[in-house]
Amino acid sequence: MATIKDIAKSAGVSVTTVSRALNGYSDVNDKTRKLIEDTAKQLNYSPNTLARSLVMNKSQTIGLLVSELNRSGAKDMFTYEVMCGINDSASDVGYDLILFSTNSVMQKQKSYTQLCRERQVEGVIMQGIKMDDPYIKEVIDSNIPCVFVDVEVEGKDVGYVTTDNVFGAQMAVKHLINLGHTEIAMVNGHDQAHVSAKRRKGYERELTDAGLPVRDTYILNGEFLEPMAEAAAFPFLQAHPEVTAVFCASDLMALGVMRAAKRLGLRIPEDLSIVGFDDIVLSEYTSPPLTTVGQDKYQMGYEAAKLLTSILKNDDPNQKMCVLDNRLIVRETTAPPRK
Amino acid sequence: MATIKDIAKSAGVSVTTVSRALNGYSDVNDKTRKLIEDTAKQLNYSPNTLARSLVMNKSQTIGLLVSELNRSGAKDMFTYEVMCGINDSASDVGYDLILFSTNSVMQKQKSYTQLCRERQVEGVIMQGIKMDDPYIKEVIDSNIPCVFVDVEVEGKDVGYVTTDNVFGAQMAVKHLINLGHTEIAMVNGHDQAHVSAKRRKGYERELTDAGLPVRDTYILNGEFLEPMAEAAAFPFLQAHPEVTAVFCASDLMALGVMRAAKRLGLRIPEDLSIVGFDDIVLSEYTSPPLTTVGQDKYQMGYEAAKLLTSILKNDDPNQKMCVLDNRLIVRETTAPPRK
DNA sequence: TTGTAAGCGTTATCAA
DNA sequence: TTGATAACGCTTACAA
Repeated sequence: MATIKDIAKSAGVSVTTVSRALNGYSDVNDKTRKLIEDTAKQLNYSPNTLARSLVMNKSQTIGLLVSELNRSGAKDMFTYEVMCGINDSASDVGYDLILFSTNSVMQKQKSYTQLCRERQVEGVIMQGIKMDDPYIKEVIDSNIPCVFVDVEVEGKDVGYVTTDNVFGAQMAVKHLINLGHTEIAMVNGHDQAHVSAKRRKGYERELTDAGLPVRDTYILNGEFLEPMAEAAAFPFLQAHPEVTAVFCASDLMALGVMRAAKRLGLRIPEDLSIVGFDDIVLSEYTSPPLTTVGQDKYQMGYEAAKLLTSILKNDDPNQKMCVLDNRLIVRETTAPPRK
Repeated sequence: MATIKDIAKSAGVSVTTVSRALNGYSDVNDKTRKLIEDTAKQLNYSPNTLARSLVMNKSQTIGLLVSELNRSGAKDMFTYEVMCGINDSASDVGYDLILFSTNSVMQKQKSYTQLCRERQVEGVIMQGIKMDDPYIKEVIDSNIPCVFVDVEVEGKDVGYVTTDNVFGAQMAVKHLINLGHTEIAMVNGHDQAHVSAKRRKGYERELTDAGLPVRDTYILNGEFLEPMAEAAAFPFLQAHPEVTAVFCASDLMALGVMRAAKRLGLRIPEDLSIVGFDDIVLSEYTSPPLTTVGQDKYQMGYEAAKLLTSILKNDDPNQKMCVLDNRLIVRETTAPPRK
């Protein structure tokens, strides 16, 4: 592998000149530059970013920390789509992405800060992380710039990207109320997710605004998992025939509720209306197709990387968060209640 | 950020000793080691892998080159699941992953070799790349170890992981023949995919083995895309009512054919049997659920990274490829033909 | 068992 | 406009 030394020797100039010529500095003679560029090409030179990063103390790398990057994520594609957005945005501004995957085992061995500093990443994007994850505290304490996806944490050089979860939930519930439903249950995700609290808040607020009672017994825990949602919904729906609609905090859980309803012989949407959240790819393909609150996952990723790079450049010190819109997508799992 | 120099100074020893102590060399006094480890902890030291890589000329990094890492991949989840496998396998052996995403624009600016050398990756895994992609030739020419997913290329330090596509296709077609079908069409992917040729070969071989004719007009091109498959299948099925079964080279294309069939008023599987390939998440959720040839995508990724690291360690110079099994998953899109 | 010194491939400071 | 030289944080002969 050719280095600038080789070029310098071959071109008969000093390494300093080579470095400056190749980096486009103005204080180098056109003829010299031409000569250097030619020999560089001839020697098939590529710069060594490791060495450059070392001396400049800038790695042009963003760490991507995905908690439990694993197959279970395959179903909702959330992680993947966000990642695509991050990737596009990062490469737009010349950053490379390094993938840290962590699980609780590794986490015990290596702290967040260690992970980042070892690889000298300039900043990190964290995704799929639970509110009680020890990494979060570390991030606040460390001074490594970081952007969270769907966790509302703020601090010096720490920001987040999310969608308006309260509003999204309100839209979903309002849609059901407008159809005439009054007995509306909710299947929520686990408490360790920021979005759970938000979506519940939207659910409760909308009920209250419509003058409907909020009943704790109507709120089930589906852990964001399809089978857990099914397991929770089955006995509930059996015990509560008065319930005509269910709002689910994720599409995956909505699938579980659909399964439970089918096992109980309930027709969707005639006997039971269901609304999900996320608009995962699957939701278009279920039968019937799922009404849901759509989030632009790609854009979330794109904005996350954009926010991080702007923090890195210290563009706008006040811009520490990004709340995107979401929208109601009415498909075929919702209809007026049967009376 | 503390460096070994800081530790050396603070502990009153030389940097050499610090380096050796921290790296577990045996030729260092237990007491000294203890002292060094303590001060390292106290100073909250993390090693700088950049510096280490530079001097050792080993980056402990694998490049992940995904052609067009984008939203269109969201539907089949193929890329994502393979990535999960790669990630797990790589972290098992202490490698980090750096994500190169390329599109044809960037590719013009930067060659494969440049990309790799700049970031000093030790090896690369290439995924989603077409047979006519210029990067492939570059790989062969460069001497950077590389493993392809689903492209059968071999060379010095170059290998691949795939599943037995010919056999998979044969299973699919045999299943249809066993059900009693004789007029079996195929919707294939584009010619730039290695797997297209293989799956076609399996299709033709199985027909021939069963004494059935192979008709070129029965082989359509769906470009691996759902809408293209639908567009190709619609007029074909209309013009060929004698066809009672279709084998598709991907599940996504099978979805397209199902759409076309529905538009033509054909019932699945009564009027038309359909078999896909891949076993994507969606295939379980279509109505009816899709019969398909399942590939373990996670395992493909896992084996790819394992193969690459074994090439890097020069474990077994003859082990340059890995062909995994696939299996027929019979769901509800296949049935005996109506007579 | 420990330390000195050179070197990895860059960039940056300063003087020429 | 150019070139010595030091520095980035680390590993590794080699010497002590």
